[in-house]
Amino acid sequence: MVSRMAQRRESARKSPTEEYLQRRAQIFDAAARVFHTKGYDSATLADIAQLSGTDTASIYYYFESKAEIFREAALDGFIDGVRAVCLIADTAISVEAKIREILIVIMETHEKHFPYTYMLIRQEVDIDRISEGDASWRASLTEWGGRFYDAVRGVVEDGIREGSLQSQLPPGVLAQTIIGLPSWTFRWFEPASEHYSGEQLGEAFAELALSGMRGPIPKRSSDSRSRDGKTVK
Amino acid sequence: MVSRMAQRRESARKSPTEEYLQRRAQIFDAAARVFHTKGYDSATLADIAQLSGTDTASIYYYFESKAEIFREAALDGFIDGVRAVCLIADTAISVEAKIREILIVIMETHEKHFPYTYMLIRQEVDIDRISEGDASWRASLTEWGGRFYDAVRGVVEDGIREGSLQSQLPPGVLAQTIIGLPSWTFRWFEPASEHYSGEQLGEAFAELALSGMRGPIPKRSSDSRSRDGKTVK
DNA sequence: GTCTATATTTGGATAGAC
DNA sequence: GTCTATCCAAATATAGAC
Repeated sequence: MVSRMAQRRESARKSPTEEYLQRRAQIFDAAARVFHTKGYDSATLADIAQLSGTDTASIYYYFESKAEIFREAALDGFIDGVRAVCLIADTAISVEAKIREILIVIMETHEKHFPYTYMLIRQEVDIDRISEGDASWRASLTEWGGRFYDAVRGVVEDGIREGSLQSQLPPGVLAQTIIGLPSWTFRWFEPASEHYSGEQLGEAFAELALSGMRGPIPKRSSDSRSRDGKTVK
Repeated sequence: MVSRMAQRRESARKSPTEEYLQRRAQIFDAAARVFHTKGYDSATLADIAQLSGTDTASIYYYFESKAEIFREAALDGFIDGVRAVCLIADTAISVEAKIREILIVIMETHEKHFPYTYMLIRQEVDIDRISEGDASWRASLTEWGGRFYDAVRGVVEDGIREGSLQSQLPPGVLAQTIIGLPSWTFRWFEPASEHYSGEQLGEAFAELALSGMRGPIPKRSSDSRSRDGKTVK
């Protein structure tokens, strides 16, 4: 019982060489791309191995399981984004400005950490299964997820309280809806598009959420089906 | 080679009894719920069997595979919703009214066909894999999906052309964003909630998308970080 | 029509040579 | 460090008794 893979993996991890870290990052990156496009379950180690130019067995020199690759890949970008959002929520600017900046920074995060943050969004529903025995990872994700939601919800509640925001939705649902705007981009966003940047998208989402997309030209039709009395402009 | 399952399945399907259809519907419903909560991949036939009070083998008397259950479950509600959306898009009402009615009818569809439409939304990215050999199913889904997207996009383009809608986003992206509003509810929506109905949510989404959530009270802070010249109100 | 027992397949994971 | 040859578990699917 000498040359066990787990042992070699551990010793390599303790004193990492330059090549080790580089190769590891390669696998990492390949995995994130596969997870993003195929989803965690249909992504196979064979896919990841192929994309990073190696074989499934060699992956185990760097990682102890498929789930561990995912877990390790998921956290960094996500935490980075949450930190930025919380920072904005705690700044002394107007609620509207906070909403705007938050949406922008979220989209910038998705762009900067592509496809890592999307990979996580796609799989968020399956966290329990993916966390396996790793309770501390699970806890950490829950904590950061909570901070994110609480920050957005807090801003929304402030706005409703002071009257700068208005909605028929309960605050929690409104917060979810705001979060949904950038989150849903995981279905179609591609970095380095010529049609939009992350920042532009965030800005446009903010404009939509704050002012809506109703144009300045008054409608000539009576719009009799409008179900409430409110009319902005 | 007499009593093959496939044969019995086929003959039962040809002349269905009342109990047959009823039992089939039960399995169907159980499957949809499991697919919605766990996702297609982690949903096992054992889960479905347990929830419908039978065993995995018996399921094969009614369905030929797990994928077939999904495929058959996915289409009805989705098509129902798309039809309703297209109908609204072709009505002679204002663009704004169309947006409003479309968002409402989408949420009503999710409510009415819960959890079938959500089950599909969650798995939409994996359609290729799930369709397996069933090209006609695949084609049908693509066609209805295309109709849905085209209808929404068409309304958006009309609005932009006539000036009743305004956005920094390209029309396709704006359409995606509108669609995202109700779609994202698959993460948290529960029918028969005391806080909201499907109709109310759709109405609120429309209000958000058209007028935004900015309240009537003018902000006292300067909001110096606003990145564009536009200021509504 | 239902169910127990079992076959089959897929893919994650390991052993051990090199 | 890498790779071939396996192992093994889980889950889909089938056989065949009842």
